[in-house]
Amino acid sequence: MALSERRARILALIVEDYVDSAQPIGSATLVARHDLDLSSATVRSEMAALEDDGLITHPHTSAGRVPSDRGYRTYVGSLMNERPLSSEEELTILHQFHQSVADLERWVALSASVLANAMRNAAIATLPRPAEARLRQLQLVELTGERALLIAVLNDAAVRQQAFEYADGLTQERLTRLAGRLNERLAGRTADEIAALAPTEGPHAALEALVLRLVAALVRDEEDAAAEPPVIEGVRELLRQPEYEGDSDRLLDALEAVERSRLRRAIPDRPLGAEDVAVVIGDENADGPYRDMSFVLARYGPPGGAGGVVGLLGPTRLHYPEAVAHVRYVRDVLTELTRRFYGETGADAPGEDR
Amino acid sequence: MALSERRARILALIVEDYVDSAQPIGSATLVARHDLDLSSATVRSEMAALEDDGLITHPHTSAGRVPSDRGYRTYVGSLMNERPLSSEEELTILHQFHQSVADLERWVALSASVLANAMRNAAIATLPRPAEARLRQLQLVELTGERALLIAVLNDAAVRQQAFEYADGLTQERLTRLAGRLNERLAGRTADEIAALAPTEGPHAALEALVLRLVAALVRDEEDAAAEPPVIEGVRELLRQPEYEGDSDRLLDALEAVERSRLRRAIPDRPLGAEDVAVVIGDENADGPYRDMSFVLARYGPPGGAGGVVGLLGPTRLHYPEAVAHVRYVRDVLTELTRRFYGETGADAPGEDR
DNA sequence: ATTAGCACTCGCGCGCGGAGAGTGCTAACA
DNA sequence: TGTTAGCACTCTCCGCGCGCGAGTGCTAAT
Repeated sequence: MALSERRARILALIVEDYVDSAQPIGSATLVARHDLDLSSATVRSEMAALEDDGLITHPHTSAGRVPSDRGYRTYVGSLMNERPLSSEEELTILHQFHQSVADLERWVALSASVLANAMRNAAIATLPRPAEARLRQLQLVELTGERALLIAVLNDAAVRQQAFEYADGLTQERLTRLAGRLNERLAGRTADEIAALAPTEGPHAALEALVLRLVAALVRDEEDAAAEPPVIEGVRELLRQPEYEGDSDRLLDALEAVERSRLRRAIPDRPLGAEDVAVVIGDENADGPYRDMSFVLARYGPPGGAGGVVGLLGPTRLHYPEAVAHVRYVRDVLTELTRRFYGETGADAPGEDR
Repeated sequence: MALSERRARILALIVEDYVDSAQPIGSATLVARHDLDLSSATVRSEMAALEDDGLITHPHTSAGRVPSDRGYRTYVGSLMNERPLSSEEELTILHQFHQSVADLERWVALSASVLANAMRNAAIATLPRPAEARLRQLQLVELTGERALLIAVLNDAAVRQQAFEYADGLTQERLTRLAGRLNERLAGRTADEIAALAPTEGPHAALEALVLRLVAALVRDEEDAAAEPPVIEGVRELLRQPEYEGDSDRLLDALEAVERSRLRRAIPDRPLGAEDVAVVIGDENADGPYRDMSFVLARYGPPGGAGGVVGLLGPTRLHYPEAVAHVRYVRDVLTELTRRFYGETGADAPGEDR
């Protein structure tokens, strides 16, 4: 069912006009707006054909045409012209990163914020997760004599903490010594390796076993990409889109969709391998609230190394070419920042004695 | 302008009925619903008087009465019956805390969540801030040879981190030794005290100076209550309130109001000393988006010690007695948890050598 | 001081009708 | 055979008028 060139052109125009105007597109308007060398009648018959193919629809009989999800898919898959960012646009974005403090978490949030502003839609980003989580170093701090804090630094430079109680006389010296001993044994190890270790015999065996269990859990959590929900920015931009105007019900649905815990579950399912930028359109989404929205997502981070996901979330009526270009560029920036943050090696942070 | 008892009673009934129904209250309905020994005409003349006093208004001529902000204020200030929670209600709440892991951050979020659910409105809570931030312990972790991580544990058991770059050969040994030396000098000190220290002379003076600066900044940030925006829960509950039904504009305004960065600025202004539970109604709020909403806030945490704010945010049409009771109870629970978390002393965490 | 009675006001929902946009079909045309 | 002009038809949107009902404010009687 390859589209004739003319038909494809018309579909593309419908998509683009509709994305701009949020109004159903009629045959006459289309001809007028683009100076087509066709009569509106001809366009109408092409439209009828496109509708037979399921690429566009009517809201009702006497309304113009609106792209269907499949229509958007065809457009994104083969019709749209990718539009790389101009160097001004790139500079504007870069500028914002340079203004920010050198902190990965900040950068991730900033990425979402930049995307949201540029596209006037919501944008999401997850914190980077290592491909493989290893302990770098741990520390124990006494809090109250029977309460202490375990702090673990992971190979991705993330710091995780966990308070715990231990009835039997915790002093800082004892904890410091234990931390020292454990650091020698545990540095560079994965959760499974740590979990497999037995505590050394002696008066501190019980405490050591407790700490080992906690450390293993912390390291394991770190690998779990779903542990931390993504940040989301630009919710208000999204909700100001005309699809939600005056429709409180849809607006509340969308609000449900942008809930972080829900996004956490919605995102990692996406097919995000090494491939470039993934676009998930409307009913291609499995989860209900997203079935009339689109994601434009990309994985950032050096290949095989620590990484996360950054991208856009909007109504299916998205400026896909711009969206893809922006997501790609922000992804590249973020990848570069991640790489620099973790050191110059491509893979996990270096310097571990494995 | 002391209200006659009857007039006060009528005001209270209007407030309560309106809070329940979200509908303007007419004189006849009021009489019927409460079996008043008055005719609707009498009630009408009392209503007219209340309106003269600015305690109630009409939306329009032939509609019932609605409490004004001042009306709510009078109600909250002297008319309402405080309704302590039943022990079942208390148990339901306590139960949720016991189900959660023993983590202060989780508890704070849970408090907001519990309040939001109970009152079907939004609820906020800030992480506890110490009255006075002191460094408990710091740690330095090498990341890449010219990049390291500074981790500081504060007296309130908070863990803060900051990555930094230092061109000149960072090794873990060197960092560990430096951390050890600094811990001896810095433990228990405030930001100002740390900032005033000079680095010890020697080959590491530059690095040490850098770390001192970073530590001082971290400790100072910790005292700044505005540093971390409050968590907010129940936004959707709030937006489902009838005031926003079908009114997308107000809904978007409310959405602006619940933005965390905005809340951060809106909250600490509240008069939250030792006093019990503060209620801020409608136009008593300075900031625009909150002028048709009410806060019910309380400070939690042991007196003089680490503490934060927990409370409700809703339309002015709030069940104030229930709201106050719930906020008070959750505050008490959270205070107790905070106290237990930091140790049994009332004030800042103990055990520092000052 | 309270109440019954009553005229009046105003928002809300509903049905109606016309305007406008757009379609689908048909017949003529290149 | 593909394209086009013409045309009837459909459907939404919007403004209008109207009656209903809730509720008020006033007045006069108790």
